[in-house]
Amino acid sequence: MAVAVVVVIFTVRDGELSVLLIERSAPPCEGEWALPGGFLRPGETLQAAAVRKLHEETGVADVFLEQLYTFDRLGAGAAEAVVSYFALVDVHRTRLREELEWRPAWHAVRALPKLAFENERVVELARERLRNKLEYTNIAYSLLPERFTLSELQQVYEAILGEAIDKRNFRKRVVGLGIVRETGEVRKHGAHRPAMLYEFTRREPMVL
Amino acid sequence: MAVAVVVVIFTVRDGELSVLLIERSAPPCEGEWALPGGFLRPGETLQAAAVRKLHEETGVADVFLEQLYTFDRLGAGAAEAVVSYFALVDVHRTRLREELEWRPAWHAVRALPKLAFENERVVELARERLRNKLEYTNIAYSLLPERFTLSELQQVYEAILGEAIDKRNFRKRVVGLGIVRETGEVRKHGAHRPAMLYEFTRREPMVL
DNA sequence: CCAAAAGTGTTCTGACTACACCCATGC
DNA sequence: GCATGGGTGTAGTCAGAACACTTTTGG
Repeated sequence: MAVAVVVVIFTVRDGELSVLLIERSAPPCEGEWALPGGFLRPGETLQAAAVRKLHEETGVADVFLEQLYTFDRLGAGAAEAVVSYFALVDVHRTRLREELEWRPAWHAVRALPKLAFENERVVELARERLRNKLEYTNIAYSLLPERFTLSELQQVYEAILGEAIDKRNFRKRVVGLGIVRETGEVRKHGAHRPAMLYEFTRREPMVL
Repeated sequence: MAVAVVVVIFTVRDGELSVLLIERSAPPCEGEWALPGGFLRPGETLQAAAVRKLHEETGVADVFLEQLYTFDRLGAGAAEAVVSYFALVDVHRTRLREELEWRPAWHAVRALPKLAFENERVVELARERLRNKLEYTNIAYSLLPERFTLSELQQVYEAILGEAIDKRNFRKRVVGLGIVRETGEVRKHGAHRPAMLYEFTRREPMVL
């Protein structure tokens, strides 16, 4: 009996909130998908194990990562307790492992495959927490590159909240509360009017 | 290495937010105070262990109890992971154990003794969470008897939040949001005007 | 000239704050 | 009659929601 860690790694790809899953290449639950996770190494901290897993699967570090909940008996698994974390990453900064065994892949949260070890519960809880924290913190900073347009940010919010947001109100809120600020620059898209680029006032967790 | 559970049990006594501590009667940290807790029994669930601890120390069951956070290396202790819970009880329903060894006692949060195993961190976190949840849930239901006056409820809120609240605004909020409702009854105090008795609309956790 | 996305202001409503006086009771 | 706590209403402010049109650009 020991302690295990799992990480719910979210990103927004093509306007879809997605989560990183690993295809299991050995029993138990061979062939099913599961959240990245594993047992603590000797002497390793919980947080350190979560950071390690996140880095192993996506190559990223220094992103939003927070403890979520501690489960026991997850899928009658081998672990006495499973400490879950959730993380937010910018999909463009990630580099997934390419092996065919234990292959990681992004899955839209709206269409998850069958998961091993009751991982649905973990994902669902993480998703709720994400929706809540999005409303009163700046955690979205971890989902976008340094500079982005307000439309891009809004798309991220809409993907996570699952509903359309009014452009003007969104701007007022996100700028007014000091979540983001204008950089001087603009970006020229293809066939569109150039757009002002914004940046987060702080690229670390803060409560508003 | 194993998993341990600790429970931060809050109550409000004499207008002071207080927490239940146990005086340690054996090493390590003999003579210091610590939160009630211990290792999981074989086959026992985390939640079940927390419920058990709560019941052992206070005799109460069926109160608000929620997982708080999972620590590791708490005080360089023996546990690989320490899963903390926090609970709210009505002090008048509790019956503390009377033994002199491992004696439990209420301590005002504003004047804690030195705690073992870095339990200060746990208490502080629980306190923050309590303050936050008080604002947007009905968790106070667990701190008062079935029927109570609005003044009593307000005193509980003030003790937890640490600041005075306007009587009229408090009434509007707590009745208006449907946290409590009037019973028909009044209570006659000593030398005062009789007071309307209220009850919580639900004596279980709900988000407002 | 048309399609696509960027940008912009006002009005309304509901929630929260601040604030002061009268009432019923027991002593 | 007075001390104690119970009970009540109003005005101001602020945040959030609803809502439509104009501009720039590339093709």
